[in-house]
Amino acid sequence: MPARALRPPMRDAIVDAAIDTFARNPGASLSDVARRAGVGRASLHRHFPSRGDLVTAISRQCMDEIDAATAAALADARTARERLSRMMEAVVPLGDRYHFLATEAFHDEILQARYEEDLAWVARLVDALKAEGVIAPDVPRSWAVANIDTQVWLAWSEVAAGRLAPAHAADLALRTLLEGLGP
Amino acid sequence: MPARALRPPMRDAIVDAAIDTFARNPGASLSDVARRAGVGRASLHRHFPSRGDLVTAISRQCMDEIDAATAAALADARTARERLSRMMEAVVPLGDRYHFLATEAFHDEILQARYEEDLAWVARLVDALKAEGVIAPDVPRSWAVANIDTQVWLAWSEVAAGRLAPAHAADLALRTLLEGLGP
DNA sequence: ACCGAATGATACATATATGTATCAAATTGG
DNA sequence: CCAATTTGATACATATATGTATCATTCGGT
Repeated sequence: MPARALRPPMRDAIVDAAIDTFARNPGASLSDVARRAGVGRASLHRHFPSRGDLVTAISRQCMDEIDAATAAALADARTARERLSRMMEAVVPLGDRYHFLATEAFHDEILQARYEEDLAWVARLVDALKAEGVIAPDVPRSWAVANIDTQVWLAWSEVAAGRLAPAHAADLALRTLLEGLGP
Repeated sequence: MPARALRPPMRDAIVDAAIDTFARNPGASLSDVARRAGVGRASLHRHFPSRGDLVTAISRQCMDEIDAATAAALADARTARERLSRMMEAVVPLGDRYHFLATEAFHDEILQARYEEDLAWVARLVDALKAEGVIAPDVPRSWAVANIDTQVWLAWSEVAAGRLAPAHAADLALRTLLEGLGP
C-alpha cells in the first residue's frame, strides 16, 4: 500500500499558519509564518521556493475550501434567498479565508479568473434575488454584491473578536442584508 | 507682516500624497509617497524625520478633517437619526481619510485616545438611535457600530471606483443601515 | 537496526526600505 | 540684486526580508 498522506502534513501546517498570519497582517514576513507554523524558515522555502509560491498555494487552498463549503451548503437550496442564507452560514466561519482572498491581488491568471468567477456567481445571485423580490429593483447590483461581501467579513470579525456567537452573527448579517436591501 | 503660510505647502502636499498612497497600499514605501507628492525623498525626511512621524501627522490630519466635517454637519441636527444622516453625508466623501484611520494601529497614545473617543461617539449615537426606535433593540451595539463604519467605507469605495455618484452612495448606505438595522 | 529523506540551524548573498549627510541649484524674502 | 533658506540629487550606512547552500540531526519506512 502506498499509505502516503495525500499531502505532506507539514505543508498543510505551513499553509494554515500562513493564512492565519496573513489574515492578521498582510505584510507579515516569512519568518513570522514559519514561527507560527513551528517550522524552520529553511523548511518553508523547501516547500514554497518563493513568497509568491506560498501566496498562490494559500489562495488555491482558500478557494477550494470556500467553494467546497458553498457547494455542499447549496445542495438542496431551491430559492435564491435560500441560497444566500446557506452561503452565508457556510462561509462566515471561513471568514479568515474569505478575507484573505478579498484582499489579495492575484498574480496568477488562473486564480484571478477563478476569483472573478466567484464574484460573478454572487452577481448572478443578486439578480436572482431581485427577480424573487428579495432585493429592491433600484438597488445597484454592485452595491448589493459589495454588501454581501462585507457582511460576511463583518460577521466573521465579530465572531473572531469574541463579541458574537457564529450562528448569531450569521443571522444578523443575513437580516441586515435582507432588510437593508429589500423593497 | 509675517505673511507666512500657517503650514508650509510642501508639508501638506506630502501629507495628502501619503494619505492617498497608504489608503491604496498600507505597506507602501516612503519613495512611493515622495514620488506621488512630486518631491524628493530627502525632502520628505526633512519634514518627517521618521516614518512614524509621518504616520502620526497623517492620523492627526485625518482626525482633524473628519471631526471638523462632522461638527459642521451636526450643527443643526435635532434627532439621532438626523445626526446619523448628516454624519454619513459629511464623512463619505472623506472615505480615504476614514479608511486610513480605521486600519491604522496608533502608536501615539493621544491619537489612540482620540480615536477611541470617536468610536465611543458612534456607540452613543447607536444608543440614541435605539431610543428613537430607529435601530431595533435586539441589534447588538457592536454590530451597529461596525455596520456604520463599514457602510461609510463601502459608499466611498463605490464612489472611488466610479460606480456611484457621491450623493447616491451616501443615500444607499444610509438606507441600507436604517432598513437593515431597523425594527 | 539501518538507510534514505526530511528537517532545523546556520551562514551567506542580495534586494529593498529607512535614515543621514553633503552639495549644487532653485526659490524666497528683503 | 543679494543673502538665506529650501529643495533635489546623490552617496552612504544600516536594518530587515528574501532566497540559496551546507551540514549535522532526526524521523520514517523497511
